[in-house]
Amino acid sequence: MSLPHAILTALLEKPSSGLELTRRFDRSIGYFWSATHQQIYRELGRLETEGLIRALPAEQPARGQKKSYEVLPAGRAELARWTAASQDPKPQRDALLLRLRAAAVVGTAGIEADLRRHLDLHLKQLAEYEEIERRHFPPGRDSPEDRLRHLVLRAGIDLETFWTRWLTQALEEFAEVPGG
Amino acid sequence: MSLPHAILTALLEKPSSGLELTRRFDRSIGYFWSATHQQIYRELGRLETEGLIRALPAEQPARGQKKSYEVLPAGRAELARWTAASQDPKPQRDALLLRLRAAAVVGTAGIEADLRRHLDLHLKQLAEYEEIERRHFPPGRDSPEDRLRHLVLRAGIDLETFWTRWLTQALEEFAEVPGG
DNA sequence: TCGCGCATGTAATCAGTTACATGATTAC
DNA sequence: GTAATCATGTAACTGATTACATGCGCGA
Repeated sequence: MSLPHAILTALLEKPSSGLELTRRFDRSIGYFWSATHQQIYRELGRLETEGLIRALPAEQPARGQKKSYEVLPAGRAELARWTAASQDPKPQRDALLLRLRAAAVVGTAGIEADLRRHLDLHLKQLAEYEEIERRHFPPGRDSPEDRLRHLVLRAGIDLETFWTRWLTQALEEFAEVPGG
Repeated sequence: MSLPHAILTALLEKPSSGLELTRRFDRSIGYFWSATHQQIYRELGRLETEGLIRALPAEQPARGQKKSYEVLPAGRAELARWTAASQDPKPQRDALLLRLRAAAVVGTAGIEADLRRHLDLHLKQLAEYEEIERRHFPPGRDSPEDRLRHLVLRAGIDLETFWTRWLTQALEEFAEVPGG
């Protein structure tokens, strides 16, 4: 039950249409809560019928017309409620770790190339995060809201750093015992 | 499409009944691929009809009777195929990071207590992983299979270490700006 | 014999993914 | 005018979660 709250957050930061939201999810909020445009349109419809958001008035007839939404007071209240509510962490799910565990049983043939590919993807993501940090959070004092956003970005940077290190270490293991 | 492969891995390590699998998921494989007993029973049924596993012969009539499964050659082959196949990393989903991002907009009231609770949970999990490392992987040379399993455990330890550090840092931010 | 825990399941629901459909606008 | 792209959506499916159902064995 987090997608509606991700959308509310994005809309509070800036009222947007469905496609604009989709693009912004690809760039920022989606780094830790991804969503496709289908999910977003469906959820925008729900949030509107629930009275948490509304379409900005600008006479939109039907398909093919942009439709921007803004958050209503009830939506802001719901987001504040959800943010403050206690939530248990979701149980982990990581297919790559599972595959290594399986490889311990059925052999490591073929897995090394994919580890390299993953390492490459994580290095790219890390570089992207660090670029965002340079652009958005230059050295000096962040504003209170920016301190929280910076903290979230640091989590992303540190996680990607972990993965690149761990994958490098894993590949070294393979180098030592060729063929598994 | 990873649950069946998690089950195949667990069954190859040791043939088990549904409930035994559920317990083992709680302790080991479930650390990075959790599953409830309902999921496991359903999946055992599918795997059996697909001919990847079979019930160990021991005349089990119906409900209330233990039923153990073992992996058939086709199951081992499918697991090896899946392990070697290239897979894209799943997009991230982390509700806690999303909540902090929301808190930057609607305020941080009430979130601090839950951050402390999460920190506590991660500290406990970290201690559990380190205990497993002491018991299962004492200093010295791991066997080839154990080196992979140890690597997976190290990922768990490093991830929990990251979260405890990050949450500690986040709580320090709150201490500096009380009330958000 | 009655309740409790063990063990195996069924059913309903919900969130996320994939594939497809349709109108409007712009570039050639 | 027609192809590409923008923008909004529908439908079907898959996987995960939650709630409930059933039978067995054991101890008080």
